Amino acid sequence: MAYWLFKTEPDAFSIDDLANRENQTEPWDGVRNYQARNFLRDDVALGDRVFIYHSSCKHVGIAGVAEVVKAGYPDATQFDPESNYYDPKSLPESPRWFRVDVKFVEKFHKVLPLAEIKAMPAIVELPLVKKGGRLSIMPVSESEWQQLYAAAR
DNA sequence: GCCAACGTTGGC
DNA sequence: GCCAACGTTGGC
Repeated sequence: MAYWLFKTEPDAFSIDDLANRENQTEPWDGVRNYQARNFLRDDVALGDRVFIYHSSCKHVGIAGVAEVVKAGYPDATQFDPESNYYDPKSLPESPRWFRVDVKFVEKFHKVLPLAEIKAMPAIVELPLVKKGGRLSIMPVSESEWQQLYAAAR
């Protein structure tokens, strides 16, 4: 089992929205970055655990945990002209963008703030805290996961 | 709202 | 294939 961190803007989709889906699965779609796409297509696997990170909001940080319930498959929004994520250059026979399905596992009582994550000596390799830090889907090592999880609870 | 970082586009 | 222009991300 591997570990990941997915970013989301809570104004659009938050950990609470995910929690409100009860036991339903949720497609994690709209990812339009090639590096993130490669992770979704090739590496994110059934049963993997995912930190849900809230970005571009008042309390940026890790808000909870989700579980991957379906591995990478083509993101249908790329073929939908009505969608904000429509990509006219992507063809159904060779889809450019992928998504996975997740389900809610846990919401932390308090968001683990980015500032605290940056202050943790063990968290220096995570793309989130490296310069730029714009990657929206990133791998988390087991030791990073354990330290972040412990700090969040 | 500002602005730095950085990915993408497109002319050549 | 280079690289300047442009658009987007995302913390602050």
